Formats: sequence, structure tokens, C-alpha cells
Amino acid sequence: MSNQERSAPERDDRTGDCRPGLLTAPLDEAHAADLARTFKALGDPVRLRLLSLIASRAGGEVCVCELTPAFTLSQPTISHHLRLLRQAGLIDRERRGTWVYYRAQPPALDRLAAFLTATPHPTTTV
Amino acid sequence: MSNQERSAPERDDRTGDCRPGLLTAPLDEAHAADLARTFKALGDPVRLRLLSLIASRAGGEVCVCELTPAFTLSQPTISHHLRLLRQAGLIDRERRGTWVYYRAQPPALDRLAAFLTATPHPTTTV
DNA sequence: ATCCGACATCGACGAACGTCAATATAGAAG
DNA sequence: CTTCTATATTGACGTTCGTCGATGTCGGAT
Repeated sequence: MSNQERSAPERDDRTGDCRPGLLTAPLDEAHAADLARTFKALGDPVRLRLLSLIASRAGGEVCVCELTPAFTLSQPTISHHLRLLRQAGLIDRERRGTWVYYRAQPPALDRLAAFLTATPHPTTTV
Repeated sequence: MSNQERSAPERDDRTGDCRPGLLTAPLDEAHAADLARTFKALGDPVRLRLLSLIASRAGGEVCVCELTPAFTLSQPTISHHLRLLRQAGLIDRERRGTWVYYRAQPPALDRLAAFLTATPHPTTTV
């Protein structure tokens, strides 16, 4: 006795596979794991504030010596969060003398935004 | 013991506060906490696949009875992930008879995409 | 009424996470 | 060389997360 005797709802579709869509196609496991790693990096208020501090900077780069005192957290903790953001490809760093400067990585942000950008079929069932 | 004797780098800016920008302004603690909760909901491969399965559906809604068998996870686990997505405001549900249908919440996705959309100052320092 | 199936909630467990103090590394200055 | 400062790494701790099996709830059918 198949457990779907009550006429389960329909099933169809399987749209193209052109990459960016959250709403374009069902998203296979590999891409899901990759994207999840990036979104997880954004899933912490401290990292979001760090990223916004860096990305909103007109000059494009911010010294760690400016980021650390902006929080009530310890210096190793800030360093840890910066590493996670960097491993997610969201920021990049450059050492200059004694100081280290972080800068945002716009392509990565754009990729995420494009992935979330919605409604390829605004024709809501018509 | 002023720990900045070596003439630390400059500091300026403090752009407007018009809401959406990751790159517009530094993002205060309250908004950071709120956004972090949403991004955390996206920071899991299972939830990303669930969301894409729901959002990419032409009809707009998907029955749980279709989502659960798409994974090797137990039914309670899928239910748990759906709840987190719903609490993040990313999806909504509707009961119809014995079955429950989930549907994407495009405004929430658009808000996130707008937040990430980059480069208000594409003048990359040359 | 009773029974069955779809979905949600509960409790428990190991794994991953955020945080810290302590320590290490790298570069500048004396 | 040594010393000092800026940043990173390590190791440990409590908390949160993802998962499961067991159980609860709701609705339809009999």
C-alpha cells in the first residue's frame, strides 16, 4: 500500500541550470554546502558589524587597530572573526609594516546578492 | 601608556543612515543582531536546499510530503529546519486538510539581497 | 466513536561555535 | 642583539546547533 493513496499534490518543473538562482533551480548538495559556508560567516552580529565597518569605508581598507576597539570583545576574538570572514572570501587582508589592513571583496558580496535576488517568475501562476 | 604613539592610520567618514547598506553605514548592534539571525537561517546546506526547493517552485507552494523524501534526514529534522526558516521570515506555511504547504516570502529575500548589493562607491581608489 | 496518516514538538546526545587568557610571531626601533 | 607593539594562534571552557527516536496533535476516513 503505497503511502500516497490520497492523491498527493502534483510535481513537475526542473528549470534550467544557469547557476545563480535560488529561485531558478533546486540547488544541488555541493552548491548548497558552499553557499551555506558563506552565509554562516554572515550569521553572527559581530562579523556583520566587522564586515560593514570594512565595506562601508570610503578608502576601502581598515586597520585592525581600528576594528578591535570598536567592540567590547577581546583582541583574539576579533582576530578569529576576521579569519572566518576571510576564509569565506568576503574580505582580504594586507600587511603593511606593523599593521594589517582588511578590505572588502565586492565580487563575493555581489554573488550572494545575485543568488538571493528574487522572482524570476513574477508571473504568480497568472 | 598610550598605545598609539606610532601615529595610527587616519579615521573619518560616518556616512548617512538610510537603512539598507552594508556598505552605506557601519550598522548598529540591533540591526546586526537582527540580520545575523536571518543569515544564520541560511547558513545550513539543508535549509538552503529546502528554501530553493520551495522558492523555485512555479506554483509557489510545496507540500511537506514532497520535501521530506528529498533528503536522507528524518522527518522531525526536516520539520525543525522548516521551522527555523519560517521563524526567520523566509517562508510561510498554510495547512490544507491533512497536508501542510510551504511558500517562499520574496520580500524577505529581497531585503537581504538589497543589503548585500555592493559598491555605492565604485571609485576603487583608482 | 475509533483508526490511520501527515506533520509538529520534546528530550537527549555529540559536534560545532563564540569567547577568553596565555602564548607565539612578525616587524620597527633602540 | 634586545625590547616593544600589533596581530595571530593555541587550548580550554560553556553554549548553541543538528540530528535522532519517541511522542503529541490535527484532520480525514470508516
